[in-house]
Amino acid sequence: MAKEKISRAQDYSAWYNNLVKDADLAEHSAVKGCMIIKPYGYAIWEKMQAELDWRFKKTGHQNAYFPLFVPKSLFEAEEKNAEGFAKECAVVTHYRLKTNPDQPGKLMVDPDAKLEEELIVRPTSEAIIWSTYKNWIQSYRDLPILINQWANVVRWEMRTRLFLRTAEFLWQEGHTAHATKEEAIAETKQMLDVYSDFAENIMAVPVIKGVKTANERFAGAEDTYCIEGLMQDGKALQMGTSHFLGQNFAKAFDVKFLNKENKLIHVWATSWGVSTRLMGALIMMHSDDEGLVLPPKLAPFQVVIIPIYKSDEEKELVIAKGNEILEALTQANISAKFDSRDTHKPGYKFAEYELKGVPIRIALGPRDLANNQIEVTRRDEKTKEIVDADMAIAYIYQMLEKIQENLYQRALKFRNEKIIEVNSWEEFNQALDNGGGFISAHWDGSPETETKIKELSKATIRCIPLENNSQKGTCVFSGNPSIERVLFARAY
RNA sequence: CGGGGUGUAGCGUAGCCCGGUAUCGCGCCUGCUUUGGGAGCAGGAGGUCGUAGGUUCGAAUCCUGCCACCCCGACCA
Repeated sequence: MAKEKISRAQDYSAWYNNLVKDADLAEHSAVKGCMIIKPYGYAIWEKMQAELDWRFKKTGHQNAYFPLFVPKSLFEAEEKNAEGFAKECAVVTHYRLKTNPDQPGKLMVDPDAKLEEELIVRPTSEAIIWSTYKNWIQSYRDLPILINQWANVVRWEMRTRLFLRTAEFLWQEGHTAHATKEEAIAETKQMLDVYSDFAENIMAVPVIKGVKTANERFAGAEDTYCIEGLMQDGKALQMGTSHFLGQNFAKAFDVKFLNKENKLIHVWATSWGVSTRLMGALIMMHSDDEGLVLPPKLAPFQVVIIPIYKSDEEKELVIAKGNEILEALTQANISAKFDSRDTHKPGYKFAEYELKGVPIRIALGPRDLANNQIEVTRRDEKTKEIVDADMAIAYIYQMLEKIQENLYQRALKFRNEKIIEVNSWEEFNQALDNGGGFISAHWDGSPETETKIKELSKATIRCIPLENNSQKGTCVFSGNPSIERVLFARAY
């Protein structure tokens, strides 16, 4: 019997939550606000990590690891940054438990084990890293420092959503130190390009590169660059950020170096990061009512082979052929899984792998053996084709490339159709209520207007696009002069 | 922290108003039949009804306290 399904149109949130659970990606944990990433979901994350990591290495970065705990005095050194995160920090105050004299068998926090200085569980690592860089940098010869860290961070959010906002999440954070402002800005932009390349060519998710307004900027940054994606429900998702930190952290942590002219000056900094939130983007961007749809470049396995048989003789033949195809695919560098479990029926497996988003399914039964053919079904378009068994490997190789490209083109078309130019406040609200999307509108540049628009419409300025033809106009809300259009949207 | 709601088997639920020892579906186990789109039938295992107290011959049900979770706000650089 088919499982009851909730469609995207019915209830997007319920659809998303069920999908994450049913496709075996993740679930809520007993620890409030935290998430358990299950093996299948983690396999996708590992693929993302691998693709990102070699891009970081290629651009000259190295990986390192810094502590989970940040002493409060270090944390508060950069004031804006500390203020920005203060309301969502987990704090360690004690280092020991003891048995509770009033409740035998229970433990209590030992009041005698109070820390002299509280430890903040990192919501981001600028503080701990810059306090370290201080000791590493004396001369221009020590620069640049180009380091990335794969880690978990904790932000005590009030409301959580699987992958998109959880109390603890996995991410990478790059922290670099440079001798000049120009070099730091170039680094910031370079990493933004790395992110957009990854999003578009690996995740098949089109993104808009832009700069955040002062209101939306990272606390402690001079400029925050971002990539913004648009999900199927018309809401925007910030998928990565790259910050030009100026000399703010260098000054806060007193990181100076002697330049070639023998002058002692502060270094210039950047930081940049993407998180498991990208998993949320991947899920929302491509999936349909049948389940997840994975781009071949991120699928834990790209092809699944499902045997079909009745008698034992048939079983033997089909399994032998299945193993043969599996071997040939592996030889061709295509990752495949042969599901020969006899505890589940073919129909069950079909549904299961559709739910899990496996790009290509091969069904193999007596009929196929007799005709020397296989049945190939692609997940993105759900089309079935009968292919000559001898040509199958080359055919599948090409089909994987087509699927990757098709997913991107499909998403791009959807996104482009949802960029709506508006020229009045009425149009602005109409567009928001009529399916959302990116709303391209003139804005007078003032934080006050931005805040009022947010209050009235719940839409925020996602970014000022980098590729922007500076076209003059009047602000859609205040009527004041504007120098360029910016992108508004309701966002996750 | 304000406003509303819910706690019953691994998951989803009925029962509560009107008190009599817990219903159904999914999942799980066993057997037979099945296997080209989430199998059918038969049998079975599994529950301190969130928690502490009160009323009562008797409480999932009524009353009180506490706890947890969810939704709407606030919050989400």
